[in-house]
Amino acid sequence: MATSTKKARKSADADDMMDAKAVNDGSVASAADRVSETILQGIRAGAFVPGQHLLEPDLTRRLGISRGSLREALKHLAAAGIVTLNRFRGAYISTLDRKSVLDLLDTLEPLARLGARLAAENCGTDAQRKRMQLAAANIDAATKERNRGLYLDRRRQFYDAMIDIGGNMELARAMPLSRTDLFRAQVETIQTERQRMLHASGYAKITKAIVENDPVSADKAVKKHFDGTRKTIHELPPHAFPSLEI
Amino acid sequence: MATSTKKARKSADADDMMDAKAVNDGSVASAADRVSETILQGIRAGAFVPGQHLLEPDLTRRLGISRGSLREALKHLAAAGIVTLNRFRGAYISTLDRKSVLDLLDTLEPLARLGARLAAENCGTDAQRKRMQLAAANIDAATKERNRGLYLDRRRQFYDAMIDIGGNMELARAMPLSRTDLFRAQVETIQTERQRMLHASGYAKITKAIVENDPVSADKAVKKHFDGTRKTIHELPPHAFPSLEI
DNA sequence: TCCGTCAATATCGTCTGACGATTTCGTGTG
DNA sequence: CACACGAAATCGTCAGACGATATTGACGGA
Repeated sequence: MATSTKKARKSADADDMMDAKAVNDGSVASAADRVSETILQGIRAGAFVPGQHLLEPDLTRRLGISRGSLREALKHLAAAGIVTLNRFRGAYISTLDRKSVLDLLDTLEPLARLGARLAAENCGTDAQRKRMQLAAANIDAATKERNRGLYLDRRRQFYDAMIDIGGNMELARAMPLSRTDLFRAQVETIQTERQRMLHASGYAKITKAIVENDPVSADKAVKKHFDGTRKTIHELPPHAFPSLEI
Repeated sequence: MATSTKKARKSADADDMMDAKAVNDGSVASAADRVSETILQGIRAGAFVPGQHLLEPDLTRRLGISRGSLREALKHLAAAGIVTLNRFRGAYISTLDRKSVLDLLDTLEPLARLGARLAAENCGTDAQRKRMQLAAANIDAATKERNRGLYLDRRRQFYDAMIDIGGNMELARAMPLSRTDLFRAQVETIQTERQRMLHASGYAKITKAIVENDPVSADKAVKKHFDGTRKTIHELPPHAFPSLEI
């Protein structure tokens, strides 16, 4: 819904939001990429909720793109596990049960620890230190503001900064951050205030270790962060993980 | 009462729904998926080499599908880092330089170690043990046969078995196995016989630890395996990593 | 009344054809 | 021989169409 749909066809594409992730030769994002980003953003902001049914005709109208481009985007998101496609029945925002979330954490943790170690080894310039500290401060601010969409955006930016500084671009490809956004969106609304604040404080510790060029501490800080998240997941009530009865 | 009866009817149909869903889940792959698999298989077999130019008209003719479906597949492969798309200039099979390969190994290693640990913890039935041992034996046979395509296929099957037994499906999503196929295809032709045999022997050690339910040894075996691969990469001559053409 | 059968509808997967935008390259001209 | 210009090649996107399948609601019989 974020699109005010001034649009019509052949928009000027002056939409230069400087998507830094583009490893492409500076070309504009494709229509499918814009749709993917819009949907991911919608998930972070709560406009799309897990389990929601996505209709192609509806989305093509609302996003002002053709069915082909939309299908490319949905296919991409399905490959990343963000939506699930059912033949003849449409696309749904994926829902994660408790086991999937814990599995996801087990998978993400070693990658995050590697990313933190590399960032700690590689954080040499003032600009890099500044960037990490700003990212951490931004997360903190969003948490205090209780703005979920903003928090999830800035959490993403934090990881992006960490990976960027670490200098291992394969990590960016492998880390299932979008899928994590999905699970964060699911639990963010029902975890307790204490859990939320505790979680947010973890980023500050990781940042401290990174800017001090202490890979061992950075690794440990990430481990603690994930241990805390696992504890939170175990404490959540069953209704946090909707079982889909299509 | 009315609502109650309605729900009852739905419940009664639950069995049928499950059945239908199960059947549906095993449905045919989409055209785009078939194309992706064909291209990946072609890379493993050597029919497509890194740096090769992929023309849409040519591929649509050879694969017998429409441009739309082909583009879906190429987009998918591009997201996985298998091909790179250049606006107005076509798609190319990606090439990996030495740093990218080492970064890829750094990223894959912790995931492979996690997968091996989980498999070792979870390998409880004879069928599972048999599957792992068969996968390892198959790799060995393909190595001795010097059949590169077969070796890469079976290497993939080995990882699939390990992940399957481990029971963490998020791992399957996150592990950049296809991208590793790419790098394997690049180096497989020029590494020495000793390197090749040494590498193949690693799978046997990993398998042994897994079937003996020894997660610590499994983790160590994977680590050694990756250390060996890194050594091989460092020993390779520069021409193994083509600098970007054009 | 309740249940099974059957047609209408909704939705997806795929194909074909078209148009504009941009790069690449061959050819003609000075 | 250098340079400019136009044709060809190629990609990104769109619109419309067709068949296949699931869902749904109506109809008739026990």
